[in-house]
Amino acid sequence: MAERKSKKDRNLDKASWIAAARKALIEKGITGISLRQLAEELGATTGAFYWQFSNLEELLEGVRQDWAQRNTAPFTEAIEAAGADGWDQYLAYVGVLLKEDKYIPQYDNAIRDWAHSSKRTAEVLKEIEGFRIQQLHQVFLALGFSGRAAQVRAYVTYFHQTGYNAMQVSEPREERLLNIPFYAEVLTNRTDLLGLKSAQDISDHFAAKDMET
Amino acid sequence: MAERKSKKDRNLDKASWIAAARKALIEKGITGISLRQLAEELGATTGAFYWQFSNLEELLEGVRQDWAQRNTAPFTEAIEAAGADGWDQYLAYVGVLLKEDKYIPQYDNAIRDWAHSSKRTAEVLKEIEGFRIQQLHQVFLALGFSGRAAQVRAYVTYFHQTGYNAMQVSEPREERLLNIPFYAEVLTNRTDLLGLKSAQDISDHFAAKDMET
DNA sequence: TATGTTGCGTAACATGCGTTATGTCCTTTA
DNA sequence: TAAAGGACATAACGCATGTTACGCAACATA
Repeated sequence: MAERKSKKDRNLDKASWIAAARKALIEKGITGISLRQLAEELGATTGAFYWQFSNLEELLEGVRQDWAQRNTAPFTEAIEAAGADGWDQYLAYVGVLLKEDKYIPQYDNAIRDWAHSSKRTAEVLKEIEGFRIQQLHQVFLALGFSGRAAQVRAYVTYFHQTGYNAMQVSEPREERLLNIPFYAEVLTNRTDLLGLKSAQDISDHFAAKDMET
Repeated sequence: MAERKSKKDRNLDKASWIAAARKALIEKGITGISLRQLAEELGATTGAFYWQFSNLEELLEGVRQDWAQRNTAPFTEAIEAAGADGWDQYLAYVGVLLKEDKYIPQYDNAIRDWAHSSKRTAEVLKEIEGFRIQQLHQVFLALGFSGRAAQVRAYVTYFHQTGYNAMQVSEPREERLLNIPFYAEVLTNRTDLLGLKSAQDISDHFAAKDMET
């Protein structure tokens, strides 16, 4: 049923297939990545796929690298832009989690699921998570914690984030904002945010931080 | 190829299939549950399956209930046995996580993965997680926290556990034990365990608690 | 205008899946 | 000892999957 298209319309490069695969992975899990379904989504056929890729595994590896880049870079950039102060770095980290425009938590979940049935995916996941935790470790060192205390707080922070995402918590945005100061106190021992009494105040505080950079 | 067996050997009740399905789910994810593969594992065929179940969905529902029971009851029992003191309840909770003989963290992971592609599984998961968090909420209330503080600490504790499991952290048991006092301080503000300097001391402390009940 | 190559579409193959119909052995009951 | 039913095994159906072989239109080049 797929109509033949003029040259301009048929520019199915690798990125197109990876984008479609990403969408399918996030929405339906790894079993949702089926060549015929991806092809239909793109208005093409499996023949088109094998022009860009030599087999399915090559596409899947592309998806792994796509995830590693898209869901890690935002944190690295935000923390670097925050400067040398640990508290600013922590707020920058939380800011990325709150915005959810660049970092896609469901993408993390899907990759983690996939890793349970794919050795290669588990390998990539482990590498990226090691990088992320080491990154948080630096933040807590900058916050003044040392040794095992900094390490454990980096763990708790990252595990908490992972658990929050994995559980697909569906709390209203206001609730989530109101909890931020309490999370911050538990994780960093700092009470700076406890003075912010409304969700709006908290939201404004992060918006202001965003402006500074 | 499956040989016909004498009566004594062919007692494939529902529990046998559920046990095989649980193993497959934990090791290979939901796509690992295939009738032919389960049958081979049990030395049987798909014909035997349809004698016990009317269809695959009936087995899957059995697995969901198996999980809900097996991976929740140990915590409920331990916390109840710990009495009214919040600190004792927290230690009992951590004790179940540490032993890993009854509670199977990978089972939780597999169910959570599955929930992303199965509405019914997501429903069961949500119900059980609500119960678990409310259970932890009670522990933190007994520890003296109140209002949002107790709620947030219950969340952090549970999310942390979920994240730790989801990441399949592979730290040596000694490392894990040495971290316990620090986790306890972050989550409960209590420093009781920080005096325990060796992994052995910490292990002994939990063993002693176990004896009291 | 003829030719070659790019970029697909089409159709078929082998494999694995859940499910069903039917056959058959083993045990229990009369 | 004969009949009946329980507990499977066997084989086939329809469907979805990754992959391959082949065909064919659209464009670039000569």
